[in-house]
Amino acid sequence: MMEIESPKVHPSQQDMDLIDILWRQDIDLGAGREVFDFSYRQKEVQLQRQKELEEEKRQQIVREQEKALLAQLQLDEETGEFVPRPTPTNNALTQANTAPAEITQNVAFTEEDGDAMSFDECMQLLAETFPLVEPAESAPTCLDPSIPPCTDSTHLMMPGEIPMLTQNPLLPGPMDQTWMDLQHCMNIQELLDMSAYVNTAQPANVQESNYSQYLPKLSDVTTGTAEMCPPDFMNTYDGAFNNVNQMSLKTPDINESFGPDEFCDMFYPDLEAKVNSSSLPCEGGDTDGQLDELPNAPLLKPMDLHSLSPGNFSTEKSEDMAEFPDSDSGLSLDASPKTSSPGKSLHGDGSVGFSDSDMDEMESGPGSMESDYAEMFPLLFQSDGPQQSLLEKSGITLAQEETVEQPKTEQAEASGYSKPPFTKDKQKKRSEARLSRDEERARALQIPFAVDLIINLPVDDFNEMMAKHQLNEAQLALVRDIRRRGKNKVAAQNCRKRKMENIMGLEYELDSLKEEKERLMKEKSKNNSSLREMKQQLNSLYLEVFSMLKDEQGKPYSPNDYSLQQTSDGSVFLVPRVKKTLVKSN
DNA sequence: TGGCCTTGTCATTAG
DNA sequence: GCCTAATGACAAGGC
Repeated sequence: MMEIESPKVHPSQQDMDLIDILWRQDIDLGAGREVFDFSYRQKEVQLQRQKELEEEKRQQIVREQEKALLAQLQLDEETGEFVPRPTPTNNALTQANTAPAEITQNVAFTEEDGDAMSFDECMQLLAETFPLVEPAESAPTCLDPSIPPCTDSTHLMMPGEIPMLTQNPLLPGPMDQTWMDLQHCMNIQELLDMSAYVNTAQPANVQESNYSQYLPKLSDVTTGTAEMCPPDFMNTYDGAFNNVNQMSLKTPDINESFGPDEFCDMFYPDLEAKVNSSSLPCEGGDTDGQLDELPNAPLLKPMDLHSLSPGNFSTEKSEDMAEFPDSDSGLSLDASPKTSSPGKSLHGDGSVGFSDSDMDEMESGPGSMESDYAEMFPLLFQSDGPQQSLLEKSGITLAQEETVEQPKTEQAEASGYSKPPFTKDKQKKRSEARLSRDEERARALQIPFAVDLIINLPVDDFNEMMAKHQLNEAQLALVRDIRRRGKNKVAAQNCRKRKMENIMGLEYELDSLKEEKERLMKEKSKNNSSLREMKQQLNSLYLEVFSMLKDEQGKPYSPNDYSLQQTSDGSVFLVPRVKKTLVKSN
């Protein structure tokens, strides 16, 4: 075989056939074709090196992203949670929004790519550096073929001539990149022309602002979404990116006929559809200003909360109810076999302390929870009604819950903390159903917080949040129940996980103890055999020494009559056995 | 249909 | 005394 492959650089077909035959013969020996193919091996090595280089680059990018995000977070030593680090800049994103003329460059780009490269050079470099980038991922997101595909490295390749719209250098990595990609994928020139509602980051700002309002300590600080999220959110970046891509698919509407109404249709379809209020941002001409106001709209004012509380019903609300009949919320409710307790007084002044057990009984009634709640709080079940829209406008409850819920499931998969030890898909669905049950309850009582927030907020923040909002007793009881259940659920999961780890540890320990026992038994038998052998050797040596000893007549001493004894100083004496026994008997 | 597994919840206890 | 975590026990739901 060496003769075949070594001398010829380009083997003929005949040689290749011969190689094939020999290779097939060698298959039985477990040898692969590549063992004999020098060029194949070379290609293999080159491919492997290329893969390693790409992997290193990928890991470096991931490390940089993590570093950037972790720089925005700080570890709470008491709770072990990562909390956003307060930034000194106040509402930096909003500043960028309100002053679109101040177009900021991507700091990372300008710093890293000090040598200004032309667009074509960048594209060429991109193509050379990432030849394996799948166009299918990015191509649909880019409507304009002149715009390069959206990849993770796009921000690095962004030509310096193209200004980054509303790019805030203080934004943390993933979200920053996401919006950069979004802006990049959309027709930038079109957006430049539409300075009135140019800020595509506005919807994110809406959500972020709403979310940040639930963190009172941080409410005065403009924070990016990534700042508000635990490190696990890093793992959800891909999902967020996909969402952004989906959003960017809608850009034809923008390009074709993009007006304030279309803009609102795109980002606030529910608001447009459900609320007939002139105060909505879509209604007015100055969309930009209203959009700016939207995220800054306060969380439910005490008055709003009061009007939403179960104890404050009015007859005119029933008209609203007729106008907005119950609609399927799409949330699954567990049908519990329990029967409702007729003894419970469900009605009254609305401030009855509904513990969760009450809730269970209520929801498990023959008419289902929703109907029971509808009886108790007819207004509150207008899930698609104006109140809902009002809440959406305020960024409370469902819209916000969904935004929190979306990364949560992905987060749960990525983080060890919330991932149940024995997760299966259908059981996950069940747990989600359970969670949605709490969400349903929270919605029924118009709890203005997301369930996740209720559960995961640190104690101080939770108390502060509760203090900031006037909740009636039923709401307070439900919120505490949700928090207790959520905490206990996590505790139970941790407990079971720990128990399983203990069991596995004990099994491992048992195995190693068995192995050690086996080893010691082997060692013992080995020592026994060795001892036996030494005894035999000693005995034969003893006899040999005895045979060499002679008396005055040259006769050998009998081992039966004499024995050899050694004193402490090492001297050896020949002691007569009889005499010895006589001495002993004396 | 019964058994097993997983998960959520409640009650209790300890820190 | 309150809060929280840990944990045993029980029930529900899926397979």
